[in-house]
Amino acid sequence: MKNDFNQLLQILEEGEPKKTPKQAQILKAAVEIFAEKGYASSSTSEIAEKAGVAEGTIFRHYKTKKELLVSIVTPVMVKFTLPVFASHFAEQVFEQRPENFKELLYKIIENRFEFVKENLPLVRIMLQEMAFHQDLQEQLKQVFIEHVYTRFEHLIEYYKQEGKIIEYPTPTVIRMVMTSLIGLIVTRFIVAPQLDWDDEKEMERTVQFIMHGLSTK
Amino acid sequence: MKNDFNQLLQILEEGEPKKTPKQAQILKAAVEIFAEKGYASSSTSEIAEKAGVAEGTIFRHYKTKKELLVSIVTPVMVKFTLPVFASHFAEQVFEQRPENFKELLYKIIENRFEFVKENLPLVRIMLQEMAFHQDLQEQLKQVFIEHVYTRFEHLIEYYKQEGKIIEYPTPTVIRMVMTSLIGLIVTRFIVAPQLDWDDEKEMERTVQFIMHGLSTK
Amino acid sequence: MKNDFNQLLQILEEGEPKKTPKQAQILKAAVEIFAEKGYASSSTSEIAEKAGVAEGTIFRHYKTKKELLVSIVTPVMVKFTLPVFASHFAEQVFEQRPENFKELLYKIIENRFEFVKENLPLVRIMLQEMAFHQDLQEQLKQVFIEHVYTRFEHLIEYYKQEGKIIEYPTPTVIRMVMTSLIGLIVTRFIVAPQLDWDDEKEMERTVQFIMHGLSTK
Amino acid sequence: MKNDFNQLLQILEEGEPKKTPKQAQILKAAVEIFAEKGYASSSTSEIAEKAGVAEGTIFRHYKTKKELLVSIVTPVMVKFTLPVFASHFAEQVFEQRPENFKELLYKIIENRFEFVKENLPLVRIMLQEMAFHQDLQEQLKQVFIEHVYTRFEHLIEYYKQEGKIIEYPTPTVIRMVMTSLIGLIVTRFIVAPQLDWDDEKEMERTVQFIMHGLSTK
DNA sequence: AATGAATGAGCTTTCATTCAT
DNA sequence: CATGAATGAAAGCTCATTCAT
Repeated sequence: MKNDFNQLLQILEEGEPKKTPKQAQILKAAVEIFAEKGYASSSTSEIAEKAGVAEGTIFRHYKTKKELLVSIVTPVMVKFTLPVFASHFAEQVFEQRPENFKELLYKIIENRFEFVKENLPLVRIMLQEMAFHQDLQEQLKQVFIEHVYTRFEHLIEYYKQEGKIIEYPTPTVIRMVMTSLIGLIVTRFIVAPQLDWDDEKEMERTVQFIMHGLSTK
Repeated sequence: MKNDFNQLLQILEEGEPKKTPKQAQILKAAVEIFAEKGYASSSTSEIAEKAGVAEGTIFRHYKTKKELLVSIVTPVMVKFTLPVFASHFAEQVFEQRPENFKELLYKIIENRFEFVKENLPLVRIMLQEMAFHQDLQEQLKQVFIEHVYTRFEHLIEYYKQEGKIIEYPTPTVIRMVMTSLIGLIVTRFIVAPQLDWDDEKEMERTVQFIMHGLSTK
Repeated sequence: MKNDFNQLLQILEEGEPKKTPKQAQILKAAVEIFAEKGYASSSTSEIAEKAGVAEGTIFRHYKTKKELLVSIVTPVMVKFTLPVFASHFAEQVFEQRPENFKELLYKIIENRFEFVKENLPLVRIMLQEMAFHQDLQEQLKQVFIEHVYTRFEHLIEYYKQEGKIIEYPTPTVIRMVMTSLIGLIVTRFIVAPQLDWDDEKEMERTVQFIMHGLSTK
Repeated sequence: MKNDFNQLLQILEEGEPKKTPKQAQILKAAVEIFAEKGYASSSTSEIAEKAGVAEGTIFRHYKTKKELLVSIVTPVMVKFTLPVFASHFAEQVFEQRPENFKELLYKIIENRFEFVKENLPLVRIMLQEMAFHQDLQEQLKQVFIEHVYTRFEHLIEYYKQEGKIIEYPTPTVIRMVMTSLIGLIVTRFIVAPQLDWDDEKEMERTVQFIMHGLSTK
């Protein structure tokens, strides 16, 4: 548990100014509580209590409750979105404009799947709060377009040119791929986590489904 | 606007005891506000003001704020879920065990697409609040399993037997279909409503994508 | 039950304008609820519900909630206080300036005891609300002084003169007598009604106790 | 006034965790207001205003309004009930099984009389609210039986055996004694405090009244 | 006469935020 | 840095009372 959380929290720490222990406790508590009941229904006093710090301490580190949320969601958004094409493998593949669309897809799915598995509360918060906070939406849109969409676009267009995939508009293709990927993840971890999943197989089938769905024949 | 909303509210009225005008105003205001800022961040005083009634009036009609939410979400859940296989066409198709999986799929998508288009705020609320209210989750699960899942299951199994679709586990197939359907709708109306959509075409392509994705060859 | 209550309510009706059935239901419900939770903690809506009438109906008969209370307490005060010396026997006794102080005492105690037994909720309300409503206090004081105290005073002074009772100040004697009488009643019906009481005996002993207590010896 | 109240509040403080100044102000204000208008008719906002604190401050110290009441009433009940036989004198007397019932009685009356005189608002609240709060009733019953009733019982039985007092059932004797004691106090401080009382004399007479009332001859 | 929907003031309680220690 | 008492605005909810029907 502790290990899990340390790992979970690492993602919030990389690249940012070192957190004091108190700050780490606050973040940990906030993540758990926000994930469970949502930002708006969570109280700073509850977070303080779970974190084992005084209420004032929270506001010493985060000017407002909202800032605490943002300081949780922003890095998750980045870490969730940015590495889609950033794995060693993917970069390699991408640079070679490979035949290997299927393999790229598999890598991406596996990759993001693992990420969500290990950071579920953080991803929950991101998904849930996106609905209510315009600023978070803008942020995600920006990161997404800059780091994912453009590369994806090029890739899809390349494959279309090569006749490897069907001649739908690129945004449509991207939507279909992402929809299937996110659909798998959301069903697996949020809608029906209690079911008995064969993760490996489901990922394979999903890739297969997408490949067939986009095939030219 | 007024017309739109009257239409939107009809769905909340069918089969339930007649609403007084004030009650209708309250529902309308609550739907707008809940959709915009979420249940937890909406205040009853704001709803009352927008509805043009006294705050006490809300509590004369709905014992608690939560009851107001439930009285909005429950009928939406039912109206969103139940008619999936309940269109004239679908029933007919379903009873004939038709070759026509594709056409059934198209009807379903078109059907639900229209529904969301006309009831977007209601659907938004349903999606957003499902995350935080276990009781709503249970409710949906029940409606879904009873009215959608079982029929869907039979249908898929029939097509698999006939060799019309690939031999994935039935739940996997259902997940892929629903994921693509809901993915389209969410992208269209929630993630990127500002884009220039050719709805007809996108629906056709989505059906195509599913059909190919599930094809045995 | 019904019989009991009809009896109980008679006392509220004598000498007043005829009550409609609705009004009787309201009074009955109000008495039960006021007795149980106190005037301030009882709501008119609860009374209306228990009475089986609309909330508005209460205010058609009683301008305010307070008026409803007063219309219950005033007659009780009168009926509780006034007949102390008003029994046939007592009047007779009193007019004859009898030797028979003891018998008078017994009659009074027996008399008031029965009254409380049959009108407990009403007496409860009177006792409880007296504490908070100055106007009720004034009312009781007036009735008490006019109908009880003065007569009592004369009686006591007569017996003192005759050497039948000890030479305490008259108010002191009255206090002792009333204290013992009310002490019995309150203990019997309010403090420890669940005990196994031999009412007859306790009344006799209480009279005995007072007589000895006041004896010149 | 301030002095009086400091004294009055001491009784609430002994043995409990130190109160902050604000908390003391809250208690003081609550006692005054509860005593005057009753718990149910007092508002926390009124208490806050009189105490010169923000309304929120009340709820920082007492989770609910009811808890504020209990934190006032409980210590009063204990301090009012427990020391009945706990004075130096009384203990001494009680241990010696003294001839001296009369003197014991006098000490008790004097003792409790002083207590009420110095803590009138607190005693008022206790008496008034006992009627509406079952939990308080239970509490008092327990304290009373454990610390007063049993000892009283033994004492009375001893005197009856010695032929010093009349052969009434012990509970009856206790009722008569307590009734006369409480009757004096209630008349003196609550029913008719405006009269010109000779406290010393009234206490003596009351003891005399009880002694004669219980005498065997 | 009776209803019950509507009111709005006021209730208890919560909560993000501040600040003296 | 950390605390936690204090704040006061705002929350959800209740309630006595009014009034059109």
